[in-house]
Amino acid sequence: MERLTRQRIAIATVIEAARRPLSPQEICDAAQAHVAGLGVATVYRTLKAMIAEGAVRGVELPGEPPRYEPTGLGHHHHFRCDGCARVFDFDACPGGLDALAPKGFVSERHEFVLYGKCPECAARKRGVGTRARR
Amino acid sequence: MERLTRQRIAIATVIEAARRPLSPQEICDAAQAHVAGLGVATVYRTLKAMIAEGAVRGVELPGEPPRYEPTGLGHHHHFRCDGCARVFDFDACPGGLDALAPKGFVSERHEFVLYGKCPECAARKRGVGTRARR
DNA sequence: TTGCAAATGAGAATGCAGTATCAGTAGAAT
DNA sequence: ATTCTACTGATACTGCATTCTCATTTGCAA
Repeated sequence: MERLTRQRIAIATVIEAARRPLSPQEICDAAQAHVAGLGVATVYRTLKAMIAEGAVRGVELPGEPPRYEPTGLGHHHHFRCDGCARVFDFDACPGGLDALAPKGFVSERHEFVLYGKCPECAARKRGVGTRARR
Repeated sequence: MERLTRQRIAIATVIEAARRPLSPQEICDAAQAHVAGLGVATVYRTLKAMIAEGAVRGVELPGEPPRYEPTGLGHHHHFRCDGCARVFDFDACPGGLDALAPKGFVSERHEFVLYGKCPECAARKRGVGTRARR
């Protein structure tokens, strides 16, 4: 990342502005609003550089490719919406999780993911569609 | 799964006997002790059938392909060893995790994974992992 | 036994996320 | 403005986990 290009500004802006981890494809789509024609290869290249710099980190969820978010957000966990597949941050974390490891196991860190419906999808499920409930 | 073959018995036995979720490759390796030459294609085919029957379920961990374990083990979580990459079950689960979701979010389930060293690898300290992969 | 469809094993094929290639583009130092 | 060269976009390619193909084997019912 030696030169400051429109593409890199767009990508950094998108990641910073999102309040949630974004997939490379989400980043690409959003960045194209700033720079038309921006390609995925550039997104991957730039992500790699930003991770090496320590500005961005990958967020792995079970069964899907990584998403990316700015570093320095503090300890938090993620909520994945079953409706729209978007992932959101939340700060709550019950303490003492690492102490749950069985005897003999040494736990150093933990991942914790909630699954369900985000506010939008929770509302949409009830309000839209042909299945009027009675 | 209409016919009871040596291969299928071997695979079912291996999954049942393990106290932890196994990757398809681990299952294949272990089953070959029962039936020499058993191939991965058979493992995948049999897993698919066993999942359809409800006898086995997939366990997804962040950033890696699924492992498989018998159904009916009750609610539990997983510990992944950084040393040997094996995954173990443990029953402990702090209650109320789903209540940690931010306002407006509806949490229906959660995944929770501990990372660290299993007893063997903790004892081996800095030794190189000699265990089977995954 | 026999017969036959289900099951198997080996390897080719697929799907997909991510990476490399390369000719053309465009920062930025001069 | 010129020049150098890092950067870009399109696309081919890689690596992998998983699935398909097909000739052969094998449960198992008759």
